[in-house]
Amino acid sequence: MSEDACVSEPDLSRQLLESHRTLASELVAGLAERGYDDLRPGHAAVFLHVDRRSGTRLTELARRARMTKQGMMLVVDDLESRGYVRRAPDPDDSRAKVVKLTAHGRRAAGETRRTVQAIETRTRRALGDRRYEALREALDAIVSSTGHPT
Amino acid sequence: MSEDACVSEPDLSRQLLESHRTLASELVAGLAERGYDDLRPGHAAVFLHVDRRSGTRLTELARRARMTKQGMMLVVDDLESRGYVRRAPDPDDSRAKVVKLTAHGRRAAGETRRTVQAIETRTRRALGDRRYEALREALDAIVSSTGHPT
DNA sequence: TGAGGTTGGTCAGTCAGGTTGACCGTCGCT
DNA sequence: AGCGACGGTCAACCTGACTGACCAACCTCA
Repeated sequence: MSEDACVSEPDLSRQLLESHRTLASELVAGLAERGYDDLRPGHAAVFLHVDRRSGTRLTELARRARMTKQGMMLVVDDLESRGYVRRAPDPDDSRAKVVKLTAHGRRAAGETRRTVQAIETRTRRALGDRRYEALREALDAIVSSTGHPT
Repeated sequence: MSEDACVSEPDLSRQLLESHRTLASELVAGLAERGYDDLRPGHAAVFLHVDRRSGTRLTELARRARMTKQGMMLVVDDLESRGYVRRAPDPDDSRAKVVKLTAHGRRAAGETRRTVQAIETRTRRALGDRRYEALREALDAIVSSTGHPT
């Protein structure tokens, strides 16, 4: 009994990863349609979390996006090299720098937010409110269960 | 209006990725507890899909795990180098090889399946049946919507 | 029976999205 | 003035893949 691998659906973890990748692909596709073909899903972490006017410190960005500052630095480096953001010295703290959107970056951030919003709205419609809310709650619960016991 | 990045919850794609990572970490932790500290989450793709007795071809494994044969090969290479599987020639087709579990691999596969099962059961309990089912359905819908229009 | 397309496996190169560890300089408190 | 905490950076590595090219064996059918 139960000798062979005849799983109708893959394991949950795999399904989560695939879902992530599906949405990530939709994001790059959406951004490419809007004229930004050099943006990767990871860039959204900055665009969704940076303060549009004042800019935001790297570590604060990392905290908001729930990743390490080193990880965030890679993303910011990349965006800077593409002209979407620049690093300005923080007048209040000479250790710190503030990541600010350039004009190009402000447009991209707007498109990114709209694209993300569009994807989530589309997903909500496809799933129905009930399942969408349950999905959100479930993911919240999974992440906070063992993820970061803050 | 809506000037700053004051998102209460991260975007859905990010949440999916984090959930995946949470469960993946639980898997490696569970396997380590059971004495397998050299197994990565990706290895589960083989253990969950290989036929325990007869073994399974690489391309078939890849198909079941929904990845490319090249990707699957990396995983199988790794498992082979650790002594969990071996490649045997397929008597029916001299192009093909069959990936078979070694005795060590059979034990590991059992533990992997049990660990995955335990994690999913624990998740189901934590979420409640309703949300768990909704989660599964939602992920299914997301993946099949744009993922692989078969 | 042999030409041509399909399939199984492999090699090489690349990518995304991070991680940990070490280090340096500045901040701020005592 | 001393010292730990914090902000940023560099380097190395990891996971989980992907695409493209290639070869040999297989299958079909004219």
